[in-house]
Amino acid sequence: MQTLLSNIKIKVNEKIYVKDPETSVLGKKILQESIFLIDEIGFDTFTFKKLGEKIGSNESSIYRYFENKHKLLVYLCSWYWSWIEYQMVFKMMNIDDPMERLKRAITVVTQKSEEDKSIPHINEAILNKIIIAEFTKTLHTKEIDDENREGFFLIYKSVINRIVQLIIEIDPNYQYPKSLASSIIEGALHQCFLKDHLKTITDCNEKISPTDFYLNLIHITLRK
Amino acid sequence: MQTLLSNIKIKVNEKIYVKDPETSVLGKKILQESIFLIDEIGFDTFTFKKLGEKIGSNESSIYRYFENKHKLLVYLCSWYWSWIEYQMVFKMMNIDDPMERLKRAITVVTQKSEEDKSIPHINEAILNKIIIAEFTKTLHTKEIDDENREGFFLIYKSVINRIVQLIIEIDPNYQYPKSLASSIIEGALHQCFLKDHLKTITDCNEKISPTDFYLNLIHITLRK
DNA sequence: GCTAATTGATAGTAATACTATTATATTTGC
DNA sequence: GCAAATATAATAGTATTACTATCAATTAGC
Repeated sequence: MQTLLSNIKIKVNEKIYVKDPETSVLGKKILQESIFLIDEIGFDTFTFKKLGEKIGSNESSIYRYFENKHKLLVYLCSWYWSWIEYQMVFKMMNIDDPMERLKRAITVVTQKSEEDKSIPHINEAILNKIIIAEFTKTLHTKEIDDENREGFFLIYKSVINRIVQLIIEIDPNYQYPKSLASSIIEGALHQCFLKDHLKTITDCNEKISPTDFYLNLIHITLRK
Repeated sequence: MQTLLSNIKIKVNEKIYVKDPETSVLGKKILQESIFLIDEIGFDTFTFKKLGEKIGSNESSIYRYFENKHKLLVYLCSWYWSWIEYQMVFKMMNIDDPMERLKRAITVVTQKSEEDKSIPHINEAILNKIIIAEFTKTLHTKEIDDENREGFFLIYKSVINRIVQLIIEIDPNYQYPKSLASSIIEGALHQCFLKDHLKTITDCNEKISPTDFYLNLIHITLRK
């Protein structure tokens, strides 16, 4: 992927971490290696002890950055959605036609991510795999309402709201813009998951992508 | 809900359990109380020890029915989808028009479940809440491919395939029947979740239901 | 070069996720 | 109605998880 801006730093809600991992070498190492380790062994069996061993660092040092592994996952997801939003904005820049803008936005959120070499400690392609496999777990907890109140999911909701605005602009009479937008984003991740694991209940494969399915869906749904 | 048949027993894949919980009093108690306890404290903090205390039984006795709590959840979900399939078949019976059949099928899978008094040890309304909150966790594990091969998700896939068949019958030229069907089922659960926890990114509320959204969506998508 | 902050090492606790063993009920088969 | 078979309960034990606390060693900032 080509670099868009060389010195951006993606900001994540301060309440998610104890100490900002972007401010130190160890912090960045935690981000970088946790992505590889979660992808490798899955979030359920991932522990700070295993991560500590992998980065040659102490378990207790990791606790100084994140309260627990759930918060670390929330951080990674929040970072991801922020990065997606940033790409959406760039891809839509200078495009006036709202349908074309929507198509570009949907393409960004439904497509496989490529690595952005300008951010060396985050492998976006693997992070994308983690989002497909694990993002849903950040929402499905008993703490969802508290965490939502704290603003943990603001960026995710902001990405959805950008799509909502485009849908409204294209068809102000369409009755379900929010549900359509949120179901596209969640559904795109789900179709990617099915493509890899439950192939019989999706049309997506090497030739047909979730992007194709959703571009077709919005075309049909919002045609006048 | 009215009783459809008085002596049905919903069959669940034998590989999911160690001993069939439907064959004993304790087994049924495990099913009954696990539904209440998972709803109450959430699947993540649910343990067999806590369940044992709740039913006045020993932790080790529960292990004789289920290898671990994940398998118990898979069992409950499998039971749920089987029950949904059974209701779908009944609601579509003697209806010939494929669009009307599809509407009824979608209504069954997207609607809140009511309690079926004929099955006393399963509270379907609460089980429905568990499915909304926890079903996704049965799929998102590192063991998904093995468990899929073992047939753990056959009933879920069968429910989706019934919808796929109806879509194909209505519009044989529609290119993405499987993706549409799987995204409706997953999406309906997701919209229910958003309605309760992330209200700003859904149109669903007390007046508008996920059923309304999805009936509208298939109407638009499959109109000729 | 001194001080403050960060990290590492070690230890410890309570809970989780089991397994194994043995004792005690309960059921069933005849 | 009794013995045998089966199911359940009680207890104990292990390895791992998910932390917290303390203190020593290292590094960074000025």
